[in-house]
Amino acid sequence: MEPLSSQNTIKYLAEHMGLSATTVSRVLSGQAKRYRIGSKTAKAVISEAARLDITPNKTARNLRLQKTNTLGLIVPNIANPFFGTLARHIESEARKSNYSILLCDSGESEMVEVESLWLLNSNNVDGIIVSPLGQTGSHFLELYKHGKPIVIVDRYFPDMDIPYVTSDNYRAAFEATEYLIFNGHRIIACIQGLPGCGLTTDRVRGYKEALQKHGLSVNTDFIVGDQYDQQRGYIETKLLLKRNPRPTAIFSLGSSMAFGAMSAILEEHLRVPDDISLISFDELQYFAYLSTPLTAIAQQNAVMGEIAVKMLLDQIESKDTFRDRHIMLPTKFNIRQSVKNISDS
Amino acid sequence: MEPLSSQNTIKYLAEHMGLSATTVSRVLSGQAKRYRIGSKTAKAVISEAARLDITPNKTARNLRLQKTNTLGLIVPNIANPFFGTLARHIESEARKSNYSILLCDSGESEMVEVESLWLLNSNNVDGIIVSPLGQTGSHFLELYKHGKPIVIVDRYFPDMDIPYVTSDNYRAAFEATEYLIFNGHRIIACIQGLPGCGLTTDRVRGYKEALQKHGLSVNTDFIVGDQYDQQRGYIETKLLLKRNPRPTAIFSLGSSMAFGAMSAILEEHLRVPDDISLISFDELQYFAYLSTPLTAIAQQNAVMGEIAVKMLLDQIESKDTFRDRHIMLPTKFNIRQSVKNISDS
DNA sequence: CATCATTGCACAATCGATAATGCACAGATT
DNA sequence: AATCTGTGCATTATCGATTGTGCAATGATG
Repeated sequence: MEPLSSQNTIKYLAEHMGLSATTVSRVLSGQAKRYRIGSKTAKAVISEAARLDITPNKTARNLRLQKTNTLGLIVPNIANPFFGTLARHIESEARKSNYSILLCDSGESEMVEVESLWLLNSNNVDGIIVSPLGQTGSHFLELYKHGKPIVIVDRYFPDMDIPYVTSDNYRAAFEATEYLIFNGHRIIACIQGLPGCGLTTDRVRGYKEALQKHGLSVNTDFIVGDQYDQQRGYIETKLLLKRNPRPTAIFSLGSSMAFGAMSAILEEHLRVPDDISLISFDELQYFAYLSTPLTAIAQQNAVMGEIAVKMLLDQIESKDTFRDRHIMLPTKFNIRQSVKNISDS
Repeated sequence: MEPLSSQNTIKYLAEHMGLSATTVSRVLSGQAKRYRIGSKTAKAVISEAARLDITPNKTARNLRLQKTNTLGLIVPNIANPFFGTLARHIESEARKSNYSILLCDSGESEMVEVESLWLLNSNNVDGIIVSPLGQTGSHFLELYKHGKPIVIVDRYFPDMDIPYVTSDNYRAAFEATEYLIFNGHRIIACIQGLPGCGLTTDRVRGYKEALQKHGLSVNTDFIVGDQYDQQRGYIETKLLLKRNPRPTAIFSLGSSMAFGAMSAILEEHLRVPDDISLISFDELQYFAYLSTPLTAIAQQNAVMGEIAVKMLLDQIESKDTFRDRHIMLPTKFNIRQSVKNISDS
């Protein structure tokens, strides 16, 4: 077979048909009428291009047009279904507008995140969607101020001008905590993720204010953890279970941590919800099938992905149709069986 | 702030320093000595480039070098942790060799898959890793024969020349089936995925030959299903549970289908493993935490991803160091509690 | 028959980086 | 002084597609 080389250029097609590359280009880009290309010529070009499977070289096109029709996506861990789902909807939404996705997995490492950011930038992506890791987003801000369209999803920076889409973390945490209180819980531990990032701050604030609203004191000893991962959840739960008094409920601010919590609880031969109640922020598909179906806060990550793309394209095409570029989506509280009502005890 | 426009070209840097773009290009690509650029000049270029944050435009570079340092990845569903994990390791392995990943989610649609393939090709990716959907891979073969490096992962085409990495599906299915037989099961249903694709064929063959080895007849009525998704697993299980005689065990050839099976079993108020045993091909992180920890066949998808990248780069760089370009990885059989020993009954 | 508008397409420059080639100039050699 | 060898860099063409402009040929008009 013939190699896919310079035989596939519109220049080749042009020579082959006795036309100029200009004409072919204009026909294939649908500008035939605008440039008064005869309709016989146009049709002939189209059919020959299809027959020989010739399509304009995207790299050359990108260079000339200063546009790549590519969006960069940086997520902490694509193997995490939360980000997987997000990525999936971002990809399909982008595809609708003829954009492709350049994927970077920051691997929960801020160094890799920064590196990825510059990588995407030097690849001339038209815009970047990022779910950042850390407390600081100065590298994003720098790029953004230089004019590169960016949208932040999930974790965000409240004091930063960059557009973002996230859940209404405060309200969700508030409601979940209230639910625990309504079920008679008084000592409620909170396993937080990375402190200092907007996401965590909002969730912890929701937790605290729910306690305060119901006259319960906030004991910061019961706000533990510092990382959104399974191991942190495991370790902190191990420690929490040794406390005296022991909390009657644990509110995990992330599903990975909830996972770690579950294995710690199991190891201590305790049971959910008989010995301890558990609620998870974030929900995974299988939560309903766990040994104790887990009560959880579900985020609309599909919607989040679509909105992120729309906001990004809005920036790229300079339409600026969004009045508010900081979007918070409502969450859904899925009550299952991991919380016990201990009001009577 | 200044926009990231033509100020960031090496041409600008060259004029700014009173040099030619050629010289700057050679210095920045580490070819200073080869082209006898003076060391003072070289150092000055490097430091100025760093100061002004100027880096060669990748698009122009790609055009000139006819190479994009980008690999295309097509998966059926990136939200599925199996593919998420695969993607993650592909990305990090590719990154080590300075390649980026252009992600396509075929959404379990063969039309989208074909479209994605041409999209990646027209984007001039240097190679493609694909986990195909269907029985036919003619579109891959066509591209491959035209010289585009391709590696197939997970699902594959046995009669096709394209390199692939997959698990030893036959052996894994054989062992799992034997395990059921050793536990006294005689009527073992098999929920298959898409029939006809190499993956399914191998797994079903393993299932059948294990039965035959132990003198059990293969009843094709108990080989059901036609799609690797949750709904198929649910529907087929619903039907299986109405059969007379009812199977005492179900071997699901995919985790999504196992998932559907679990929900069907739950709905019928039956229990795993007391009423029916269950084994899943593919394993997910949370299987150990399910109401009945699920016995499953774990694939080495991390390794699979790394090998896929290595085989692809091998093709791209025309090293051809692989003697055998069809790789089958061993699996791990994780025995938990979803299979009951009914030998005595 | 001369002028003019219209149709149909090509020329040349451009996007930014790279590679083959070539040309000055310094110092060394005879 | 004339030639030679190296050093240090610039000139120019190229990758493939796109765009403003321009130039023929055709038919219409007076």
